Amino acid sequence: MPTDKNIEPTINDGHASAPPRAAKKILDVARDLFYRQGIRAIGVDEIVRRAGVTKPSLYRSFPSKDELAASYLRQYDLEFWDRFDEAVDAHPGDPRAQIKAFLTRVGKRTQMPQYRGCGMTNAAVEYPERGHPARVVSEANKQELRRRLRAMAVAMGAGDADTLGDGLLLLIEGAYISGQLFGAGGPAQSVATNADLLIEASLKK
Amino acid sequence: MPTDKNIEPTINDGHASAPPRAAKKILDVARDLFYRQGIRAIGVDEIVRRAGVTKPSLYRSFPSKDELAASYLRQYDLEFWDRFDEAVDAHPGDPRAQIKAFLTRVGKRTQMPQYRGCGMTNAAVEYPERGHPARVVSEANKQELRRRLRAMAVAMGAGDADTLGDGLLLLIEGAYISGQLFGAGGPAQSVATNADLLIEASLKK
DNA sequence: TGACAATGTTACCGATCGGTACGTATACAT
DNA sequence: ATGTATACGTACCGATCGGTAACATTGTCA
Repeated sequence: MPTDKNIEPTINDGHASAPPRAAKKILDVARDLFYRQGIRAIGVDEIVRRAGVTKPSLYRSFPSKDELAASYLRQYDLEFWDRFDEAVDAHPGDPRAQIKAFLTRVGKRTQMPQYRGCGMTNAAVEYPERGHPARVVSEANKQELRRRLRAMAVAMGAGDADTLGDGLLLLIEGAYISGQLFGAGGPAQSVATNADLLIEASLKK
Repeated sequence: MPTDKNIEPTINDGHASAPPRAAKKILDVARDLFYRQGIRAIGVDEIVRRAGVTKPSLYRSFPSKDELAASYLRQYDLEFWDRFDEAVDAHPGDPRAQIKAFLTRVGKRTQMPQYRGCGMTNAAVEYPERGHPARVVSEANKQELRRRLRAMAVAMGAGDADTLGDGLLLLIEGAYISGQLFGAGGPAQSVATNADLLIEASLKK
């Protein structure tokens, strides 16, 4: 008889239905572990153990570990665009200020004690194989980010908008990686400053 | 009786000695597989199989898989600085040209069909745990790269040399990641152009 | 209350993980 | 020829990998 009963203070909101309770716990735990330790580093056994469920519960909600990883990344994708659009919406019609706002926040996030980089980028590094479910989500996210950055570069009136958009993407990816490589005090703290310098230089052409 | 005898056309150079022959084959194979597929993705069994040796041979030359990975990265480190210094030596006393030369080559490398990013960066992503043998080598390499880039920024006479040096590092890391994320035609192809723009902007301050 | 579907659990699968105990083959000096 | 050291191979270890079959429990409706 297990001593830890399933407390969980009525996550069952008002109305009935409410799909799998276990699925949410699993995804929550997986998201945390996958992000902090890496997807390959975490086994399904540890996920279900920390989630307080068992393995078949996982495999009824997710067809495989790879698909669970993809689900984690799809959620990451939503949260990413929330953060991105938040910076965009804060400065309507001013793409340069939008970039600056977004990158200022990125710069701060990368300095936080247990920052572990971009979940998308990390997943692509862990799964170089084309077509892997996790990688597919990651690549789609990056393609869209590139598209939007280039569009913003156009809106800024850059001479070579594609180059500027790509340059911003390089700085952003560099910040993600440097954040987890150097920790606080690393190069990522200057990402907003460098981006603005690059924008300035690109507009004068 | 195995049919494949140990041919190996006299890798035994002139003088005697020549420590374990197996160790070299193992490291060669490990380097290729670790780089292309990732360290966690490759098991020691596959390494010894492709190297045509057996597991005890691996563990007589390397204390553990983690240390084998560290050895792979130490070799990667040497080759990296060879490439870096090659660009530096090609333009004595002209740090801006040195950077441009190095990044032009990086930009080209990232466009190659089976480019898989920087082995150092990838290893750090795969092993976020502090103190892991592979991560130790990776972090040391990045710290040194940062130091040299900042020194070059000073030599260029940048107003804020540390910021420029870090900005260049961000672009470089971004190129490594983008190269494997987007493949040919990705943002990494513009790394040299963007770096020069950033340098230009940083010198005018 | 009874039926049904959704969710939970126990116990297990073959494959592979990193790593090792122990015997064998080969090279060289005497 | 024979001793000795060193490099290599056979066979195996327990643990963990991702995944599943069969069964028990629960909640929700009529």
